Amino acid sequence: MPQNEVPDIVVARLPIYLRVLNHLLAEGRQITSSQELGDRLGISSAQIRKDLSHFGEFGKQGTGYNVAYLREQLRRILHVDREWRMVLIGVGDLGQALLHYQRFDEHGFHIVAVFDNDPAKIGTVIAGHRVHSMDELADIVREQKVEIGILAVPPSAAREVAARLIELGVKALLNYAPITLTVPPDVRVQYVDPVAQLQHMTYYRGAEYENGNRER
Amino acid sequence: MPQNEVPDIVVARLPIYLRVLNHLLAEGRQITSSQELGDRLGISSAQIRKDLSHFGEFGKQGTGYNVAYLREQLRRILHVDREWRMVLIGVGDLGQALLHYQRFDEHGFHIVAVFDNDPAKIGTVIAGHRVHSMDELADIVREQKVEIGILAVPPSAAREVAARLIELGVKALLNYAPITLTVPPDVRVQYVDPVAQLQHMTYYRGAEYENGNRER
DNA sequence: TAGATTGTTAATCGATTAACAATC
DNA sequence: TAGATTGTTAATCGATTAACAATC
Repeated sequence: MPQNEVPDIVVARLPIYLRVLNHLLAEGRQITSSQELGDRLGISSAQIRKDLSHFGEFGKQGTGYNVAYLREQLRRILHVDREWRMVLIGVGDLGQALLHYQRFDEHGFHIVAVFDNDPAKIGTVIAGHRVHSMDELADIVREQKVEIGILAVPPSAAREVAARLIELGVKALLNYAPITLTVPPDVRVQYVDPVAQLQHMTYYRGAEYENGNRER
Repeated sequence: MPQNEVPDIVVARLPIYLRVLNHLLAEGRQITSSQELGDRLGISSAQIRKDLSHFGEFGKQGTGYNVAYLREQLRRILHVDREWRMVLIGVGDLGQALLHYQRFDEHGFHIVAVFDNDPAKIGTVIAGHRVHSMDELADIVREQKVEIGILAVPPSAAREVAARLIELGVKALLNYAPITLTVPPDVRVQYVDPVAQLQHMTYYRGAEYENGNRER
């Protein structure tokens, strides 16, 4: 069980493995194999075994993996066997949608306070959350022991908001603003940019338009 | 200008390059360099030059890149120099949020029709879009020449909906359902799963809780 | 025991980086 | 010309895959 410097790309796959294990558990399955997991995910069984081997030995030769056990181990490794407290900055359309997004709570990620800099919004209640002034950010982050920030602000404001959160000790940011943030090495940022994902896909399409022979 | 088999990971970076070029253009910049682009994105200048070299020669030695020109080239390469027509399947909280998401339209990605299987929603108008029955999917996809599908349905429905879209010739899917889709090789899927992204980040945090010495 | 599947090693494959000639 | 930066090559680095001994 080395656990020294696991490649980030391996870590990125663990949540996907966990998701499949949750499904298998819901289906009442007791045992699975690297082959089955790989088939469900479209990756090789070797990769799954190799990935898991960074963290320990979780299976039995000849048998495979106990679904519930492996799930618990992955939850422990990812630190999702506890609750996480988040703040949401920005309560525009996107922010409001995130307030309604049930999957956060279902997975132990709780929005404990929401903020905006629009005086017309401050003090109003949206989806059960009172909107706070940015002036209250420092106090609330400290009092509520917030560890994750969700940025749903316009791109022009994202850098400044990120800097303030980082200053307050928040070391994990889920950034919906279409902008690259420069952060210290101990701060993690994950980017959600569906437009970039669409543009990634259109690279592979559209060629048929260039020469007229569009095939369906 | 080979363009044969550009690595997918290179293609994934092009939308990010395009985003920075848009910002530079908005700032009124005429010329940039691989160094500057790399600094803004936190990647090496060598990687940017190597990535671009897959598609041609866009710069001038000693000078750098013309911002407007390189932007146009990337738009052409990614096929985002034209409009794209999309359908949205699923008009729950998430689907409604996507209907309000302005960045899609701003970048030429247009939702031309929305669908749901809930009789209570069908026929109503949400954010200016009339909600269609799934029975109308085939006709509308064909008539409107839809090429991209956005899946905002519950995980239990995602596979079936994806299969129907693929059957109708839709070869690009933006999937918000937390489930892995198995698709033919000519179909592209991009996954949006913020919970998985949060779980990716919590791997790197939380250790301080395990031994009590939480540092801020 | 025979069959199956893990964990791990070694080989392969692919991506990133460093360095520099070319050249604007 | 001198200085700067590209495009590209070669070296390095890292990830994936194949194969198989270990073992349940």
